[in-house]
Amino acid sequence: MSAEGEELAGWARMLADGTRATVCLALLDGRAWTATELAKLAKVSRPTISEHLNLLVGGGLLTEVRQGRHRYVKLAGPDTAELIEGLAALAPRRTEVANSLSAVSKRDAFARARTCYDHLAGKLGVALADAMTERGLIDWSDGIALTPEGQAWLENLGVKVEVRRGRPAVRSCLDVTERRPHLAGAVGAALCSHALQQGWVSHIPGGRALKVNGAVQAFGLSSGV
Amino acid sequence: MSAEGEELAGWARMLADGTRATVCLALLDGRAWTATELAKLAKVSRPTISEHLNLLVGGGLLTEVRQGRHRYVKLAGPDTAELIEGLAALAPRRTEVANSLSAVSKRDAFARARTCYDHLAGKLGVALADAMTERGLIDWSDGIALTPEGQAWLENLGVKVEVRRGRPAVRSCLDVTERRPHLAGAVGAALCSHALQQGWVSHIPGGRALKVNGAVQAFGLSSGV
DNA sequence: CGGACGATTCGGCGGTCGCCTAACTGACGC
DNA sequence: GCGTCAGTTAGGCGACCGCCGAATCGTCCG
Repeated sequence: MSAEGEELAGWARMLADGTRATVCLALLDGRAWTATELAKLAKVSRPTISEHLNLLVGGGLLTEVRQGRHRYVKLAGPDTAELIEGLAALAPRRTEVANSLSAVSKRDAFARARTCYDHLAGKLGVALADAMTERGLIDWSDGIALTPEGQAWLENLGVKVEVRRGRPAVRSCLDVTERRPHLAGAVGAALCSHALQQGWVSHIPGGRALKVNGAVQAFGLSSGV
Repeated sequence: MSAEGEELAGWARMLADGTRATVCLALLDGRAWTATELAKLAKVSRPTISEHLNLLVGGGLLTEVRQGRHRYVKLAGPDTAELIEGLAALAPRRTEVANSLSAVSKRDAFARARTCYDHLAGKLGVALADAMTERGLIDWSDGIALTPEGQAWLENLGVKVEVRRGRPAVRSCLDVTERRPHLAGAVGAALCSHALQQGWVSHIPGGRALKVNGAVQAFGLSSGV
């Protein structure tokens, strides 16, 4: 049992509990949650969630902001989000059975459009990536890359991409419901926040699902969704 | 505690033990190991390693081949290798103190050149990536991509890149010792196996370290290492 | 001030998990 | 056939871990 192994195991251990994993998946929406919200979501007591959050924050997977009597936690950054996505994508495909009307509509909304940490996913996200590919804005021939046309399109749209060291401009992310790639990375994040800002999509309370108001059409791309 | 959370936790749990993590890190060399070799490496008994391997194979992280009285295991594929790399790269930087002469030379060899699953890493890997960048063979402006010059260079060198669905041609991988990216993906793997085949580098028994015989010069790139 | 509320600390219970030794199975080779 | 060697099964021990209820701390607000 090597020192490196012990370190790796330490990181994995943070996600190796059902409650903590549930918390991290919820946090994939990119927002900050309070401890009580997470306790309710994960169906455990407040003391229990408190300990889990201590562990996750202490381990560097989450960061926290204390405001008055509230404790807000969120994922530490894009890299940790990608890690969780990566692990979740590897997991065997779940074949969940929706057993009520509300569950069905909830699942459908989730499949139609949602956020994936800080970018767009679901049918919407995949359709957007497809439309961009068709228009020659992104190029998949060697990995994935933004073309000069893509850069011009972004500028024209008024989307400001926040370039941060160590984060690729474009990255493909396997869509959990569609099983096909959608657009992540700095450009994916910029497009998502732009769409939210412009009101093209909006959060449906209580989850990662999004309400769609035009969306792909609003981006000036012809493909329907 | 959601069903998705339980699934994610299940995967993480496989790496959440020091012994299993050590095994997976060793398997990052891309080769197949026997159970007894791994038991010795991880400093546990054979029955113990046997159970761990059952768990890892059953979970789909490893695959096994039975030959006579031997059980060979290796990582299931590039995606699982990338996952482990990703987690390991996130781990806090270790500041290991080498406390013997042999440990020092071992560490130095490891830092100089080694394999990272199926591609080249260490000073050599980073230098190769740098040289390729300088020569315009790969382009980093948007993520990472192989340029037309790069494709021509590979053909000229006689390197056959095995294209497999779902695996990017080029991928950057953060070097653990250098803290700078080196080249992974299908091209990275092809270059590594080519170099081994041509005898430009060779395995030093007992680890992932490589003996260098020319290397970057052999690739026809001017930059020294 | 005093009640309400979010969050934390403490103590303890119960289940899981990693490890070992001892004994067994099955393949190899003289 | 008979040691030898790789790997497995069985049983049991001890540590760790996730969980909770009860009590406490600190902030907010009427």
